Amino acid sequence: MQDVQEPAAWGGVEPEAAQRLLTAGVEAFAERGYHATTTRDIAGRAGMSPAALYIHFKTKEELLFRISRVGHERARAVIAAAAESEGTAGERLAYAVRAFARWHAEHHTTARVVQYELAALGEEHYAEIVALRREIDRLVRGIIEDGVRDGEFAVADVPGTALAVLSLCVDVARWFSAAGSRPPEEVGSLYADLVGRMVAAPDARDARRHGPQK
Amino acid sequence: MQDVQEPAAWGGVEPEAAQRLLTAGVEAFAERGYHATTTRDIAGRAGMSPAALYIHFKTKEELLFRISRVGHERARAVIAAAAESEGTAGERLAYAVRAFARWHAEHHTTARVVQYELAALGEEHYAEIVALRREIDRLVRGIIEDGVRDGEFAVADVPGTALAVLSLCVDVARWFSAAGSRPPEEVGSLYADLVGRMVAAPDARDARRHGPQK
DNA sequence: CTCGACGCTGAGCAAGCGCTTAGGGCCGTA
DNA sequence: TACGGCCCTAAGCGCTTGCTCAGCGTCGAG
Repeated sequence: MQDVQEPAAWGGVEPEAAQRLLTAGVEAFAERGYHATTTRDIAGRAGMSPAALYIHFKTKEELLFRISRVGHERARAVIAAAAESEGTAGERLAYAVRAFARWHAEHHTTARVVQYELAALGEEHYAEIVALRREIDRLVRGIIEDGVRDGEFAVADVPGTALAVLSLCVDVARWFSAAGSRPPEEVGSLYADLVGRMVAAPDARDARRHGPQK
Repeated sequence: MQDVQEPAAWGGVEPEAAQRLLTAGVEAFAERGYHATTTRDIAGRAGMSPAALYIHFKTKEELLFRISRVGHERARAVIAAAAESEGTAGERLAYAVRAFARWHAEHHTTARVVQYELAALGEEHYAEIVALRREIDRLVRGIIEDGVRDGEFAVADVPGTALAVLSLCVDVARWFSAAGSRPPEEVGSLYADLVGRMVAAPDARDARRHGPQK
């Protein structure tokens, strides 16, 4: 259980000690879950005493919130880059799925906290996070709507399909493990291909037929 | 937050009080998570004192295990019925996905415990559950392999696709909520269609084009 | 050199946790 | 009526939890 990922993860946050607490929190929450993680465990991983946590964060829940917010903002940025890129709806959707699935694999520890610890947030913090999640949902649905309008996609249930596409990517965080799994970029390519087939109109199929090798 | 589901859910289990504890445990674990649930809460929902729990279950973890095992066995039964049914690989896969996705929607409380509380199990119990999960995986992969062999499916990465199909269905338990969502059978139909398009060989498309009426 | 602010620690508090134990009512059998 | 087994409760034990607080060292500003 090593952590090769998270390169310059929490870049330039506050005093360096707060940064260490954030990464320690991500690791611990991802491994055991929020409620099974003790403040002593987090502080220990960051190399300090339990009391030090409360200098940088008001409560354990606020530490979770800070992790969750930064995580959601990064996830949104990944989708937004795809949605705002040039190209057909098919290209933008492939970009979005490839990048989003890959992000969930590469940063699966952060992603696990982002996707599976929402219930532990306080009411106000939860509301703020939900707003970010709705934006992500809206961006994906927008791409699919574009494709349907252009006749590139044949999708009967747009909201349902958008939900399924996001759901597929999100669940990568659950099953992906750095050790046993295929590399993140492979997950991204596979998922982009699968989603492409899910939405493609029959006549637009030939464009995809020649496959994902580039 | 009512519970219309779970009809004759834990049918004929032990003394009736143990049954009440199991359903109370499912509700509480699904709502708050295993670690955030107290034995007092479970006992309270079942209408008894905290000590009563320990007459029927050795520990809180054993209660979780019993829920998880029964849940996994039911999930496996759903997939097994599809895998062993008559029909083409395409028909069996559609059956499997429709039933499995629908099960995760209909029994989303049980499913949440089944899919998201594995980490709370003890080592031996975890191993027993993992064996059940591998069977489910094997059954789905088997159907897809059949379809590829018959030329009905065009799938480059069979294990990866099987994983994605299961992942898609499993994640229904995360986002589905009885109140706000579409009905479970609609989720099943949508997902069966999406997965069908994911795996179908281009030439077999026409068979699907005219839809699911039999 | 003095001093206040900052980052941190050691010790510990109140609350809540999983779980145990002693005992009480209720049942079918004799 | 007597009795043994089954369910159950009231009380509480030992421990861990999130969090606090008094105090200590370090360091830049005056």
